[in-house]
Amino acid sequence: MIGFSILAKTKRILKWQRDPEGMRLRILEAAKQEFAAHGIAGARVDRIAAKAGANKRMLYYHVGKKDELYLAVLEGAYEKIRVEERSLDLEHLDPPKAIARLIDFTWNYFIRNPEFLALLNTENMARARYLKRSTKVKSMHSPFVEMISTVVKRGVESGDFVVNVDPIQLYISIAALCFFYLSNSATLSVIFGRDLLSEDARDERLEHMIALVLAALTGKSMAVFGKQKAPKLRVAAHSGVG
Amino acid sequence: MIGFSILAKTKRILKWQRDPEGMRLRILEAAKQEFAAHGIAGARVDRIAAKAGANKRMLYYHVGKKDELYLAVLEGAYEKIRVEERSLDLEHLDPPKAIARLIDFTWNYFIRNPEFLALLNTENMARARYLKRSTKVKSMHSPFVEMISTVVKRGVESGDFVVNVDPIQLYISIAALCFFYLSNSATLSVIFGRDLLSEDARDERLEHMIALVLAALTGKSMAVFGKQKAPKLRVAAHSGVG
DNA sequence: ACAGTATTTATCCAACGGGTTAATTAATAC
DNA sequence: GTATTAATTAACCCGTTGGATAAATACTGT
Repeated sequence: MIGFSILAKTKRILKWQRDPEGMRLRILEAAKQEFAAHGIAGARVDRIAAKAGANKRMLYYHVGKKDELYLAVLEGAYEKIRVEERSLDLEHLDPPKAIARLIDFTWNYFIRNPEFLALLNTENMARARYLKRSTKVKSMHSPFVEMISTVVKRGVESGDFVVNVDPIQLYISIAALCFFYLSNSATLSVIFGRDLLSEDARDERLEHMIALVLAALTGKSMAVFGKQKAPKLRVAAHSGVG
Repeated sequence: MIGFSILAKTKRILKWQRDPEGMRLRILEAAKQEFAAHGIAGARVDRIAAKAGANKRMLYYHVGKKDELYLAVLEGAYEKIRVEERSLDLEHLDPPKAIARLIDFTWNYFIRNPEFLALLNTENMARARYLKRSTKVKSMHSPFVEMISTVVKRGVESGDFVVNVDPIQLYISIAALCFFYLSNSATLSVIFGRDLLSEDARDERLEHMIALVLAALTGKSMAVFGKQKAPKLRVAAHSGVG
């Protein structure tokens, strides 16, 4: 690496330095951006190299060919979200708050990691061909299903929840509400003729989703939902805003 | 066109016939399949030609270059769903039934037209670059927002609905619940280790979605939702099953 | 200081893929 | 029947792109 665009005469200074781990990380990061932005077929190996400040040969040396690069990126993406998911503690919250927090986390994670959405879409267009091949990802179970399961159980027992929903269905539904809105915001914004990613629009959406799910679970709906803008009920957004 | 793989000696029979309109349709259909399966960058012009039983030159003659081919496909896809949407009559149904029917339609349309989902994903990966360019699509408004608006109004007046939800948010949420499940079924199936597209799984999902939304709107949730399999409540599936 | 290895650079190339050009043939009009 | 136009075929062009090969340079241990 080391992009000395300024020519330094001294041989000593011109010389590049070694940094295998750093290089590998930069390559994977660049690849993530590239695959997320262009999909597998649209991704360009040369662009990845350029973005990583590396020579193209480095990709093959440190990771592998295009396929393998993509798989590494995909696995990294799953790894990352699983780690963050595990850090979410819903046990000590009362059931409605726990669900709200779950939605809030999912929403903000997606907002903070738009490449993750793109990668999932790409992988689904490939009919999960790479995911199937990856024992690594298959072994990384999301803790959310289990978390939801216990929260729902507690909610039913305490009388907070009036229904006994299948945790997997609920998990998918929450992901769906967040994912679709963000993943399809480009086309939806055109169709509706307004910016769905503005701060206000996003706040409104989060409110709507929480109200919708909680209303369904508790039976007690807050009179009007999704329309007005109440004071932000930021339910413990996660650390970084990256 | 006319793929005589069998060699017919007679000159008369060997000769190709003209069929501009048919050719154009076959090209667009082939292109739809190709773009849906591989995205824009992954699509191969030669494959489209082959699938259409045409010469590559025909694509350029009848439609245009790759870009234009894609845009034509996208516009066709929107046109098609808008037409079907308009054929849906929710006016004479009582509000809960109307919402259920709306969900049912959306769900089944997506199942019958998987390419539509793929095209939308592709277009969103392109940040709606083509949609923005298309005055055609932008002029084709979905009647659903208006329909939902009146249904919700009626529901609130009749007392069926206890909340006054923003119709656009509800529209997006319903689309989200259906879209995400189907669009991401490949990866979700791997993650959960079971086939989410089996007949049973699909029925279960439809039930869950309807129960979820209606519970939120009416405040009256059916005791257990999403878990058991009640007798199919097929709410007037649309004609073809694609 | 030097040998050996790990990392990085500098070129190269064969296949692919989108798009074009020119020739051929069917329908249509006269 | 013949000229004209519309549709279709066949062949080619050329920039792009993934991947490979070989050479150079920085570290490491001795």
